[in-house]
Amino acid sequence: MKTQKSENTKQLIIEKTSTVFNVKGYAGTSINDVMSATGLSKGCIYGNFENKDEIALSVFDYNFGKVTQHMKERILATNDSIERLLVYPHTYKNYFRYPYLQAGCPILNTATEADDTHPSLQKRVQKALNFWKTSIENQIKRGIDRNEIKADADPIEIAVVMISMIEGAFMQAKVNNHMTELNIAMSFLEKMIRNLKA
Amino acid sequence: MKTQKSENTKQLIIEKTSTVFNVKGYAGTSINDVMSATGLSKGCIYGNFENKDEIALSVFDYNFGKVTQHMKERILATNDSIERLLVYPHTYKNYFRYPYLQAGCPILNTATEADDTHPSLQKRVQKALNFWKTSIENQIKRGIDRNEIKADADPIEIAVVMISMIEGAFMQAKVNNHMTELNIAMSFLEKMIRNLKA
DNA sequence: CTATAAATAAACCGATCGGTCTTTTTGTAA
DNA sequence: TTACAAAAAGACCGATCGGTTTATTTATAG
Repeated sequence: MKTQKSENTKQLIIEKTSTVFNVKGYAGTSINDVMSATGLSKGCIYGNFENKDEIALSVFDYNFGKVTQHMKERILATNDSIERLLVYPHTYKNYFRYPYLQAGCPILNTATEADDTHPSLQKRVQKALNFWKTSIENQIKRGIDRNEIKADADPIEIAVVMISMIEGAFMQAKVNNHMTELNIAMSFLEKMIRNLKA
Repeated sequence: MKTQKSENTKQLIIEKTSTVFNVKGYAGTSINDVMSATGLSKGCIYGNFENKDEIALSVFDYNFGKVTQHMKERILATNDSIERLLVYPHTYKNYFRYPYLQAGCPILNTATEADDTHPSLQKRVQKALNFWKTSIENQIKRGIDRNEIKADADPIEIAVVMISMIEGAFMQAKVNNHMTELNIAMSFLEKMIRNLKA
């Protein structure tokens, strides 16, 4: 007679530890950290998750989902393709407003830690990155079809450049504890995007 | 009667562990890892370094120094300002050729790990990043003075965009284990740089 | 209210963590 | 060759690691 309680607890563990994992990283977050973040005992945590890996994986999905959801909402609120693309620099320019971005971009944080050491986490990041890239590409293709974006725009190139600029600039913002470089890079990206107008 | 031997050992520890720290990260590298990478005993390691922190700091300096030295050599081998700027995308396009970049860019790797958890390491990364940014700015200013670069080029903006693109694209290359995105981003950067020509 | 199983708590485990201390080896000046 | 100090080795330390096991609490079906 499985109750719903376990599922609630699982979700609580994910939500309460989502920040910790993003701040301390996978290797840097201990089960003790999970215990104190949730207020739960070790027995309870291992009753709801197989091991630390499973928590980390779930937390990554949760953090990435939060960002994705936010972008989706903002993008759907606009109609013009150029405006849609501008959602990305706008959001990252104000990243400190969004709690799930304050500790850093989950993709960037997880990518640099997992790339050589944690295969399952690495696969998640690959998928997330690919999802992001594809959705930018599709937005550009859609813009071309609707004659809102120049026909000769290269969707793949633009997607790659956007993601690179965002992640690279975000890294600088985090490590310097100021927004100067992020703002410069995002303003540049905005100019670039506006230049795509048909 | 302090001999030179200790200084040699210190250097040996730094060199032999430089890759390990870059791959596993600061938190992920243990003293045991240092022991097996060097073949030295724990007593020897702690005889040459105060603690793990001091090793990590030295290793970061070493890794960053390697990259800097490489860039310096390449840059001095060219004369035209545009060619000088192109050294960066050229190098990162072929990063797999350089052992000290194979495990990832030391700045990127260290930045994402240290930003919230390791203040002394964070300061090193800040300094390194600032050094890099300033030297790009200076190259651009020099190019403007020599009429090789458009007078209206914005040194700060270009430096920030270059660094962002490189680091963001590098992250993707590492996590995907392929060069596709890095090549696209670096080709775009090359176009951008050539566009600066006076 | 009672029986039962799920959910949580907490004691416990071996392994490993960073770091210290003592012993042994090595290099060198006299 | 001897004396001595520097360097390296390795046993050892308490704390913490991820994870298991057992005991207790809680919720629910009958």
